[in-house]
Amino acid sequence: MPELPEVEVTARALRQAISGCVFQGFRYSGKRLRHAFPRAALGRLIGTPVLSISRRAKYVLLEFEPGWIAVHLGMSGSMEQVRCRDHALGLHDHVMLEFESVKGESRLLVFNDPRRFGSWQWLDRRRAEKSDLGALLGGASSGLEPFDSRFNGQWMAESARSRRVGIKQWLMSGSVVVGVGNIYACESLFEAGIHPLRKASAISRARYDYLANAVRRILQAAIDSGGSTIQNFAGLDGEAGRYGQKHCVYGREGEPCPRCSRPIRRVIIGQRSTFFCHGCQR
DNA sequence: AAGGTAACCTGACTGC
DNA sequence: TGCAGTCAGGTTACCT
Repeated sequence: MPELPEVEVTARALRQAISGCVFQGFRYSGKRLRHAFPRAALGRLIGTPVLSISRRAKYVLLEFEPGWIAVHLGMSGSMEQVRCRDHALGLHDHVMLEFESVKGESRLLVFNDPRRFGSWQWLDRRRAEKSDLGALLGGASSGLEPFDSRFNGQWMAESARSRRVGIKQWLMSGSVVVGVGNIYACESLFEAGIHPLRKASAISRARYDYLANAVRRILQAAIDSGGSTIQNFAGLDGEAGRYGQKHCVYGREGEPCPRCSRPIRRVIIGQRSTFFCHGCQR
């Protein structure tokens, strides 16, 4: 479910819900997520306020004085706000956080993740500020944020020198731009008219200008409509995203290309389904 | 160093 | 009805 737009939508909703609230405690299902759950670090945060909520790549960062909780939604994670403190944790509910607002109201968040590819990590401020915050997030470090003004055709063209890998895999690798997953890689390449298997180094500066803009435009449109809704993405309020209706190629194998009407093809690239138009994308 | 592959998990869906 | 097979938004350890 979650690519950058879904993570951004989640971060904004969390900002609405718990900005300035004081952390009161948590419950954890005990089931293994991608990384060991940082119980001890969260325990030390009880009684302290959330300073900010932000997003870096596909991580939501909850900032406290001693550092950040970095939440990754993986393939199937989502956050939901619930009303009742005694809310029974469902089969795939793994974390519940409790906050208190300035007015003394209780705010409860539940992290649900059936496939458990998601993760909760603790980033200590002292260690994080020595290096780059991004470096602690592993692969999310080297690429630029898509809405960073430095992310443009020039950056892409320069980074692509001597890259023999296909453009789609390169886009998704996080080494040039972060947050572009399978759906938005397919959609951006369709928009830019570039074949997903074209070598990154064999794309002109002019086409990279176009691609960088396409990536930004598509991600922004998805954020504006509340996130993609591939199977079950929902905001904190359970409201489903609507972007799925606008996919031009993703999930549309055999359907006519919206531009030239030739059937959309599906191939596997790097173990991921890739949708494209053989007529429009070169 | 770059590039490819398998692995981590569960649920939904398809076809026999 | 049931069971096997396939596929799904992401990352990362480990090969070559």
